Amino acid sequence: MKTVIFSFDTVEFAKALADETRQKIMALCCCEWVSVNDIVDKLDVAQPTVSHHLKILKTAGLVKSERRGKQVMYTIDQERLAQGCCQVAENFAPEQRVELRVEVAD
Amino acid sequence: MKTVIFSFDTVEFAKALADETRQKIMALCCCEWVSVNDIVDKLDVAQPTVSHHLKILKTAGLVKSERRGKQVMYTIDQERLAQGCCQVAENFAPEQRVELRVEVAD
DNA sequence: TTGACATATAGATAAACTTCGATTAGAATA
DNA sequence: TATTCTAATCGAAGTTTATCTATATGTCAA
Repeated sequence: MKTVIFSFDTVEFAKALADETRQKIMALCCCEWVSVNDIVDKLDVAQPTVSHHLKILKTAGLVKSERRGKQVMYTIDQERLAQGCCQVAENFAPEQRVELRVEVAD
Repeated sequence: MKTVIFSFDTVEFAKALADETRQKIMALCCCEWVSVNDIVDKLDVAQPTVSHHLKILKTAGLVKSERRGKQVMYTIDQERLAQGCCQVAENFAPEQRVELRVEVAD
């Protein structure tokens, strides 16, 4: 019997990652919450384009969002992203040992 | 000072992964060497399509190839694939600890 | 409730991508 | 060398994707 801890569509995962603008957006909302306008200000793309990319990232589970007043804040779902990376490695490089190390209480 | 052990274009990496047919091909040539025809026989796609995808995977460094007589054999470059996964995790989920464990002689 | 601000959606266009059939190129064999 | 087998390249068709402008939706403040 095999216990599956998380399930991941690795094609959708890779497609979400597979765009330069999206990776720039991800870099901006990594480790902090940023608004859509924050991203628009820092990248040379129109606001609807940013919203479009955020939707793709959200659907793929790579970012989380939260409304704060008028703004909607986004940040990377790092746990899920790390799981996706591990799953890809497990699927296609099982002889390598890519692992997600987790802190465990005593 | 920061020592970079390997460099990786994570956009090219993700793009190479971002197709269902390519992931099927990768699953087939994971842990073994397979010819182009082996892949064509197992998937429902034409031979030129398989060659096309193999070229993309090769360019991205995700597969290695080797001619054996009339055939060209392909297999996944697992080390490079694992490195790509780790790099993506490092870039976008630095607070998680995705690591490539390596065996070291005493 | 009206106006201003922030974000999402709709629709259009252009570029990129996947796929195929036809053909070419490379390698072994008769 | 001619033939056969295997894989790569070419060119076209259809689909998907990224991007924009215009517009709609949602939220707060006056």
